[in-house]
Amino acid sequence: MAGALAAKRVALPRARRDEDKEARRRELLDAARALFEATSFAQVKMADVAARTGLAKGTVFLYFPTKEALFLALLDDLLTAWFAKLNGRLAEGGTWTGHQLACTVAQSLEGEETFTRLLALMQTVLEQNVTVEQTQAFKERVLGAMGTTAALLQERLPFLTARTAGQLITHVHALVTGLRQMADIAPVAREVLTLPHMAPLRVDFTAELTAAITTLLRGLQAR
Amino acid sequence: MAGALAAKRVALPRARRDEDKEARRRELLDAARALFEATSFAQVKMADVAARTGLAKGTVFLYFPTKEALFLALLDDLLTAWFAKLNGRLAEGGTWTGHQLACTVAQSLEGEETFTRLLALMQTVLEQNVTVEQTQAFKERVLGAMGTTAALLQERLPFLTARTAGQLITHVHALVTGLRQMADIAPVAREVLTLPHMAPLRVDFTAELTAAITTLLRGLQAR
DNA sequence: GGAGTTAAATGACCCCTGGTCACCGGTCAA
DNA sequence: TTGACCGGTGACCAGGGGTCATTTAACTCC
Repeated sequence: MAGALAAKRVALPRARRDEDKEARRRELLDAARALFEATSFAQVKMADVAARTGLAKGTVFLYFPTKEALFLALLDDLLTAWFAKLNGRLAEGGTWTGHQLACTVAQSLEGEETFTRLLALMQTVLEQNVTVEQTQAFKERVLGAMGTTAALLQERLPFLTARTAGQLITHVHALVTGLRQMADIAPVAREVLTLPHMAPLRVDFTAELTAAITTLLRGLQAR
Repeated sequence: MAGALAAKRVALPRARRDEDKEARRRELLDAARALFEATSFAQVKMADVAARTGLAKGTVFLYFPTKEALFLALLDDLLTAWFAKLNGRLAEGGTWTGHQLACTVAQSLEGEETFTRLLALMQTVLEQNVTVEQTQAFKERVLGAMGTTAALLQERLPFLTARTAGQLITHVHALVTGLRQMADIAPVAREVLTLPHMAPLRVDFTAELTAAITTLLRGLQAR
């Protein structure tokens, strides 16, 4: 008679068709995103994600095998969307200055904190508890988008070679990850950084990213 | 009679003098470090740290209030040591080229993976569950070392201003954090990156860091 | 529209790990 | 000798990720 006194409630209609399942998957991703935006990866509980969509905790695990898989899927979506946005902007116009490109990249990341925060968690946290398949699918997508971006970069900035364009992307990725972490700090640290003499440790994500990319490009052009 | 059947064992002599406590603190840090080097932050268990030093789990919490505090203390040590090493090297010689500096910085980080891995965890993980006091003490130390480094940078590279030297440190910090994460990946991801066409996603920490810093400095000089 | 079948959803349960605390006992000053 | 102090202990607790036997909605076929 184990578990015989199960409560009687089925809140939501069952997702039987593939499109319904996909919709439910989306709901879960949206819930995870909203909770993550308000707190942090560690603070988001799978039970909360479930509650927010009106489902039971166990149901979440029907759609995502682990918490990390859920958030990696979220990152996957956000990354695809961001690359599409960036590549769209890179497609316009003829030849650009390095500073123009830096501004374009930095601007494309405005309001994309969720994306960059997750990006910073990718290797450290998200890929720790995930299947090979999901990791590969994710990286395959990154690779594709990166290829397009590299090609567009060479169009806009003729002084870039295939090699330097690829390197640039790597370095910008590193900068985005690193600067996001420095700018997006824990409440305790934020309190400490309020002190006047701590000013040198305060980081403005957009400003620093723009500056760094501009400098990198000037360096590449001066070669 | 709660907990009345406590086992009878006192493995290690008690640390009564301050220096003994300090030594025990060091042992705990060393144990944490060894375990972290073999695995990851999430995989290191406080019980393991205790076992490795021959202490009971509860004892660890007499020395460090939380797991994060333990690792932040470890980072504090490693960071101080690394800055000392770097500043020592920066003190030699007259005027350098940007490439020389880049090589010096990158070389000073060779074999310091533990340091850079922890650095990458700092804002995301370590400062999440730590007292204001510890955070402030840590940042105070960073600030001091950074000041010295900025001054030395301006000596070696005369084209740097106080402002650009500070910015350079920020950008290098971001690059170190970001590149370490990209280079030091989870086993699952490593497996995926073995595939030939994944080559563009493989990152050589030292090589990329050297390249990025060199480019940054060329950009600053070309201003 | 009733019987049978499939599989989505449930939630009690398991387990692991960070963190607590009442108790133990070695040491040393009085 | 003794009693207070305090470092150390480990059983215990809390809470969150993940499992699975069971329930039952929804669809199929007659």
